[in-house]
Amino acid sequence: MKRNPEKKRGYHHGNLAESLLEAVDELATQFGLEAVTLRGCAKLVGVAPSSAFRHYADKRALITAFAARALTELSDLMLAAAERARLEEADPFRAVGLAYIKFALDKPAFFRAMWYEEGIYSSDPDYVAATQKLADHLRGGFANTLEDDDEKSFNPRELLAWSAVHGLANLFIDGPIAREQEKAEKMQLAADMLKAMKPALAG
Amino acid sequence: MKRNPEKKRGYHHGNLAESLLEAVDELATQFGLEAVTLRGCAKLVGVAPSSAFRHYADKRALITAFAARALTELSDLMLAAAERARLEEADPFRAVGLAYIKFALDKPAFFRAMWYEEGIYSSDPDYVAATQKLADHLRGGFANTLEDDDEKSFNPRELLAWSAVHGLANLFIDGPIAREQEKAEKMQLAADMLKAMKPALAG
DNA sequence: TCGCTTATGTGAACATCGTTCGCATACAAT
DNA sequence: ATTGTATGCGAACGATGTTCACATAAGCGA
Repeated sequence: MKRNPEKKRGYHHGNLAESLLEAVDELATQFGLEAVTLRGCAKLVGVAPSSAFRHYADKRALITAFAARALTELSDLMLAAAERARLEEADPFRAVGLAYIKFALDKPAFFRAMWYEEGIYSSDPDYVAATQKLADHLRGGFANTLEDDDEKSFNPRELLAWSAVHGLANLFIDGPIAREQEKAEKMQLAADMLKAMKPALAG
Repeated sequence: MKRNPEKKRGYHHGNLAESLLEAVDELATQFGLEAVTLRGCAKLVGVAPSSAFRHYADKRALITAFAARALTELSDLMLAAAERARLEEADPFRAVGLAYIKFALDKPAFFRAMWYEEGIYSSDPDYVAATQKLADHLRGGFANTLEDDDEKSFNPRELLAWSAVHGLANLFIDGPIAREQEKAEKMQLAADMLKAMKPALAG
């Protein structure tokens, strides 16, 4: 808990890189990703704006790190959902898909940052690794029910599964679908859509 | 063709609101949506930065107008694709879906602007009307093959169709899917995905 | 403990951005 | 021609990302 400006114990902060990421989290969650500002993060942490550049090449690099973190967070959630579904002998495909969409609804700023091509360094090694891990989970989680002929690339059914889930998540947070509805209703719509997809996923 | 600074004939521009939209188009196409700047648009048009505010309340309003225009452009393309498919007795669903994805690949900045929730006034009447028209076309184009029980809202199959197409478009331009591949290969992937969806769309 | 090196934070500056405001200019209607 | 309204201008303001010379702390071998 080093974020509080008062709690700074002296000239050096100790863990500024990490604290700045938490600041991005807080500001993005509260005011949206576009409202995140380097100076704002610095002030929140209790540090001079210029200090951030000791840890990140520029603002874009900071956002990139934030995006990578969001990606791994989602990966973990999906993994957990898949395991839970297996234990409960529920449908893992449905569980993973719903976890994906629930993440977008719960943390839209995280979700937007994850795919914010124009605002991040999308070829940053850490970021690429995180997307790779996510893609693996998706191939794994979705290909559980389906069989996978090709290990490396997505086959049409896997692509359909990811696209549909990804698309609905985007339509929910940035599109005109179910704008006024509660989160629970949106999740119901998502579940219905996933069910409707089933005939296309069977071999 | 009033965009050229030299071609200004005097103090008044004549059609600044329109010219500014074209400037957004040009800058967004060339340097990306994030690089669009009010001052940049003004300079491109050959006008003082402050002049823009006679026609748009602020930058966000300008981008909103641009997004609405992009939406209608896509609507028109989809309509044309559907009609062409009907004439050629081809699959209208496939035609509309491919047109959607092709638009995103051809004009990524337009596509991003269309759904740029944090950067536009998403409850602007013109913008809302444009999304409504697009949604209608989608319900229409997609529900051709499918029957539609409810006129107002999307049923699970329609939702699946739009989500899959929208999701793949997003994954193509902002995600890790087929990053290095040519546009033609992406379109092939899209066609394969659409075909894979078919079993889920039949009654 | 001392002194040296390296890592980290600071403060003042700069260019650029969106935006505002009083003023200048053109057009339209009487 | 006069008047009113729409439109464009220029100078200013605060905020932002970024840089750079400098200040301070931490790490470490002596």
